[in-house]
Amino acid sequence: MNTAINESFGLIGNSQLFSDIAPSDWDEVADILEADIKSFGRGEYIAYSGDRLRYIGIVLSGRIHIMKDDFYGNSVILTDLNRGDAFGETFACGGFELTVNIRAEEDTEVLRIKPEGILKGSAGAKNKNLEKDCGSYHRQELVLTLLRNLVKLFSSKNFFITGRIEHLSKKKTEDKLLSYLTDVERRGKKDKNGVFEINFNRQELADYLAVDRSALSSVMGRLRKRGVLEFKKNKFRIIKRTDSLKEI
Amino acid sequence: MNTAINESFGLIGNSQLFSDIAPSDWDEVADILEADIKSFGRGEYIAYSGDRLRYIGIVLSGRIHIMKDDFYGNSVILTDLNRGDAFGETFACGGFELTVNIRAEEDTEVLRIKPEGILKGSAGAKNKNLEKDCGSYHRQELVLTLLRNLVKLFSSKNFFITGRIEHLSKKKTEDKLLSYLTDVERRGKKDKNGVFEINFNRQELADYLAVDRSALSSVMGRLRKRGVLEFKKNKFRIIKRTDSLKEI
DNA sequence: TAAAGTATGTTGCAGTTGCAACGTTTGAAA
DNA sequence: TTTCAAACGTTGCAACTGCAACATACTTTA
Repeated sequence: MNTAINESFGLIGNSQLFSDIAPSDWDEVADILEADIKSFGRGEYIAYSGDRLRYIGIVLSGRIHIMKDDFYGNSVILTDLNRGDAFGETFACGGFELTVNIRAEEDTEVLRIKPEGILKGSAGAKNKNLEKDCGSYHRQELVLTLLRNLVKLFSSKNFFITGRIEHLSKKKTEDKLLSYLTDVERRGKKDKNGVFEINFNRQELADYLAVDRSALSSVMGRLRKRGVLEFKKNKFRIIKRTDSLKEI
Repeated sequence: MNTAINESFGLIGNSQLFSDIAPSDWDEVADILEADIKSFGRGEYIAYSGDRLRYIGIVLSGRIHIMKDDFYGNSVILTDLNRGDAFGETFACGGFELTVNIRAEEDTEVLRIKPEGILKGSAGAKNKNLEKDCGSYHRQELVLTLLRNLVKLFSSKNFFITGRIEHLSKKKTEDKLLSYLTDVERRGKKDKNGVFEINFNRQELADYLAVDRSALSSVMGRLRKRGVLEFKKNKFRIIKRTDSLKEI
């Protein structure tokens, strides 16, 4: 039994990928998925565009950005990942070359699992190592559960990305920003005053919304003046307006 | 045996979702997935934002747009679907309410399949209808294959969407357009002269890239003048430039 | 073929954004 | 505390976009 990996399952055991799996099965699951743990330093690239990624990563601690950088040095943040979030599943399961860069924004620990064992084969009698690969009924059940969890993970991811497209497809910076903030406000936890936090600093926020940082700043200033938005650093509050009522 | 559904499997049998499944198994698969076929007229809405979609759709014929419409009547085309393409998997498998509208752009036939049968349970002995649900070893194998195919479908979809984000995240219309066209050129089939076709008219293309139609038109005109792009209606040719060499 | 409808291109203008440069605040290190 | 660097805000300008209105093709239908 691998203590470190078992610990990590404990950390993110409530993650989508391992739901409905009993702690007593963690060892076997770790075996099926060839799980291991790797650490990355702040600013270190976990993988580059063009690489073949053979594992799905799960953030145990720290923070990761999936980003796309072009010739000119412009970079766009595609996803911001924090503890419990998974990444790379698209490439690991689809066999595509990476089209993005993956970078640790802080010192980061990643649980790496290979989906190959549950995606490939077990074509019954054809397999020599029948006992291990085709395995017991129990193992079969585990594979089924993992596959189902993987499908749910993909669904959530896709759902999230669809929201991302929605923000990006607004034409004006102001709309992009409000679309994003409203989304974070709805999903995340806010205090009793309606104040919530985002994970980005200004430059990152601009890269996420694909706009210029200074332009974003001035748009934010305008929104503050108009009384639509309050913010200080990365804490925000959206002021709900009831214009239509006020006008009556 | 349902002839229509079997025929449809023949039509899109090479689709990702049904790969590695023998024609002799189609009937059983159709049963597992509760497959049926439904037709929609041109312009008809297949589902609205807010609906619960319980099936995955596969386009047998015709054409479908997944779109997001806001208050002001602005609409953004998220995806353009043609024969063989699947849709709705995110919502059907994730249990989310639809956040998009789905509309038939032409007379369209859709194969509908419910993923519930392969996502839910079969918790062995707990199930009363053991013979049917837990089923034979063969049925178990089919479920496994379908799940794996579903994962691959999600991977491809995600990969595709990532590209979509890349286009949208360009700041200028010109870059959005070229990013999109280059992508289509690479994926799709072009003739010996490098001419390829897109599925959109101008308004649709503008809605896809989230820009104004007339602004798009004028940008296209400029690109033509500059000799970067040739086009007529929905046929395009990108002229590869070797500026750096010419300047020497 | 005529007529109506649809798709595409063009133009002018007001408003927004990208970009570069500079000023201010903040927080960590010396 | 002082110093320094990074983050954030501001400003000015050139360029781009959204938008509305109109002009020109191309299709479809009667």
